[in-house]
Amino acid sequence: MSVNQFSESLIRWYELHRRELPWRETKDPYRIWISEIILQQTRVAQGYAYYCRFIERFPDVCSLAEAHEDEVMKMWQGLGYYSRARNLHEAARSLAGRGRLPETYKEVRAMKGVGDYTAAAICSFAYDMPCAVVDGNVYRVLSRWMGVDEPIDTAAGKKLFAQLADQLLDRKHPAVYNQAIMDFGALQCVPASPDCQVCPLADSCVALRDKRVEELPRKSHKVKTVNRYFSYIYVRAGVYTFINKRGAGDIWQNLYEFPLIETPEKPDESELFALPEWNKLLGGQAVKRIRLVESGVKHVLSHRVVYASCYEVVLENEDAFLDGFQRIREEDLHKFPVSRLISHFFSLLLEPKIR
DNA sequence: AATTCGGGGGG
DNA sequence: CCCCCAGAATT
Repeated sequence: MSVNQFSESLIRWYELHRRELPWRETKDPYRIWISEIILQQTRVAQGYAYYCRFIERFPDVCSLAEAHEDEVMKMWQGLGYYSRARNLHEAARSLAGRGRLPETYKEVRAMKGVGDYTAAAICSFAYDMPCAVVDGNVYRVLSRWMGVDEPIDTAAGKKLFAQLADQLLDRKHPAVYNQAIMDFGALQCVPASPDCQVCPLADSCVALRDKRVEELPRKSHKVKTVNRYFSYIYVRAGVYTFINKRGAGDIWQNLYEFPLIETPEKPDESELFALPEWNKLLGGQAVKRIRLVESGVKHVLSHRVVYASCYEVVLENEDAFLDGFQRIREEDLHKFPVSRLISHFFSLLLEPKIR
């Protein structure tokens, strides 16, 4: 099968099976940029509502640039990979003078948070430039159709697949071709048990011929996870509670959380209350009562498993402050961007009262 | 070149 | 339980 036939088959398939998605109804580079950042390592079904809310609140570069970072993070809450939101905001601020996205590949690629994939997506979708996208779908489609054994997660593999993708790109219809190969990967050439009986490329697919569809694409690394043990302390003083913004160099950067004691192993209650961190946190203040909210919550991230507990501690002094923490009204907690884990504790602590 | 960044969905 | 998803930045 020729390069031309490959593209024609994909585009014909795409015309029949394509998904109608809001970011496909526009050539606005800003909207395409936002959609591509949201969709990094994220399924369409998961990102769809976030995209709609984000565009409604931040319809252009300037509205995003003018926003406070906390609000941008709040819009991203629950979506994960929060550096995407921070980088998006930083890039918008760097573009604010111009008020719109750059129009050359080099400048688009230089935007914070925009790598090879996203630059190719923006430039092909918004500007019809002949840039081939290489995402997880493309790796899968090309490795199978061509029977490529090279692992996709090495420097050599990435270079090879970038070359193959570039050779196969339909230079007359780069935008439609790129959409087509990605939708084809997402809907037809799926990771597990694809229905090759109905595949338009079945006759020319090397992996299908060699019965190696399930083996491809190949990867070389395996990820190992590390356990962490978090004990969150929901401290209440009258109508107030206390939170902190997480810093750089760890998970959940710039998201907020309750006072946290992290231990190398899972602590039981008596061990936790005997820790010097416990006394340091409460600063020796009189405690009216302590209640276990929940323990043993397992929260899985890409390289960590967090085992978390949450305690409610009510102080005698209703005007107390806690050293190193922001004191806020409990009713304002929902305004701060937080991880899913903290959001889960919110639902246990706050909803019965608010409603 | 290897690690680290979330969270959800499907087999 | 496993793997994967419209990847990028950092070390």
